[in-house]
Amino acid sequence: MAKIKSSKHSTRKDVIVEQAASLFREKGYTATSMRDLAEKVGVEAASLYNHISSKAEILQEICFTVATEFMSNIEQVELKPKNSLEKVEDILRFHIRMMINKYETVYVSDREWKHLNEPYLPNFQNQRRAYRQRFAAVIEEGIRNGEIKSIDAPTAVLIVLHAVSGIESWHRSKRKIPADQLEENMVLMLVGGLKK
Amino acid sequence: MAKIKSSKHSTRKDVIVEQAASLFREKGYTATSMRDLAEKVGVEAASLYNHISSKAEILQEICFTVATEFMSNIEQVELKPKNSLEKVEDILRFHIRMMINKYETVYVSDREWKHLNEPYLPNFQNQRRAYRQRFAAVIEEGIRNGEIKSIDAPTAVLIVLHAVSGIESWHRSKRKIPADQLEENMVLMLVGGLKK
DNA sequence: TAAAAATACTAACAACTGTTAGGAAAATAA
DNA sequence: TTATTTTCCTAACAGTTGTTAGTATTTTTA
Repeated sequence: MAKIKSSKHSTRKDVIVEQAASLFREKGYTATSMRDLAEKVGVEAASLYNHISSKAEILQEICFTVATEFMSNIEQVELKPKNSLEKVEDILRFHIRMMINKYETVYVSDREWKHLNEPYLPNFQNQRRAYRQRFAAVIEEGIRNGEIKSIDAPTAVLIVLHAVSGIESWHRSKRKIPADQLEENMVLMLVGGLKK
Repeated sequence: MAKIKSSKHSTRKDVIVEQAASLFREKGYTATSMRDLAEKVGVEAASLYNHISSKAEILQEICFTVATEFMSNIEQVELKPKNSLEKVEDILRFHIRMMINKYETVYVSDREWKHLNEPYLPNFQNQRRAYRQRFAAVIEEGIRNGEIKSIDAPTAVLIVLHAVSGIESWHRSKRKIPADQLEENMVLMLVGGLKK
């Protein structure tokens, strides 16, 4: 009967995780029931368990996929032959584009990770902390270089990361400015706020 | 028997709402059960209903108290004989201090309002939108004055508001810089990012 | 101290939660 | 086509949810 659609490049599991991300973003992880998800996917709740092992697993999938993507990006940026402020801008732009293009997953990873179970929760928190420290290190380098104004680097990281998450409001707003303008405005204000 | 503590200036209801805010902040509204709350308050779940009418009412209380506080602040700031950038700074500092001192309530209002019921949800959204528009108007005035760089005002508002919500990470972090330094750093970066 | 009001308790409800068992139907492989 | 594997279904489970009813106990008022 009603069968989950799947193409060559997205397994049934992928479809479930994607729809789950959409619901988790909209209602939150806890407020989303497996029956909600099943309905969205077009299937009975029990059928989901042929493709995933638990609700928790879906959240893990979302959070760690996103975390890995950000981590591998910052590693690449660190290696570039650019000065620090340019690196900061590159990282920032990556965040903005991720938040624009992979809105649901990135947002869920950011807001719902608290509901991860052991041992995934501490694991995720470690990755998160490590990422922020690397980001802060780039900023500190820029301060030493004299490119970036003297500022508490962890605070600057916190500002940038949270500011970007505001793109959620942009997505939900009726009259949106174009995505590329959003990006330029954010870079203008945030990089501008760091520049000496 | 075990009775809810209450002083002259905080009713039993206030105590419940305050503890609820703490739990909602920690675990989220949906993931917090009335039995969790009862335990924290030191009472059986049913007893809570002598003071509140529903779980939903607690969230309403939190969200609208905070919203009103911000709204009345911006009204005062608008009347001050200051230039636009100074007004922006005043509003920003108020947000920062609220987020530092009334952490739990402000954070919950910001993150959990989606779980408000009709007719409170649309009501809250309207207040929120109105607030942001007033904030944006101050920025636009500053752009016309030539005090603030040419930027999309709604985007700037979005950046500022979300950046401030990052103070949650500051609260949870082990080695915090002092609150006043946090404030100065945030102002330095965000107002700096707006200044022409 | 007695009466009234406020606050607590226990017990229970219906609805909903994530998940499993077992079997039917559909898709794929032989 | 037939055999096998994949996917779906219905039914049910044990636990949790917010909330109410009815009653006992404590606090406040008179």
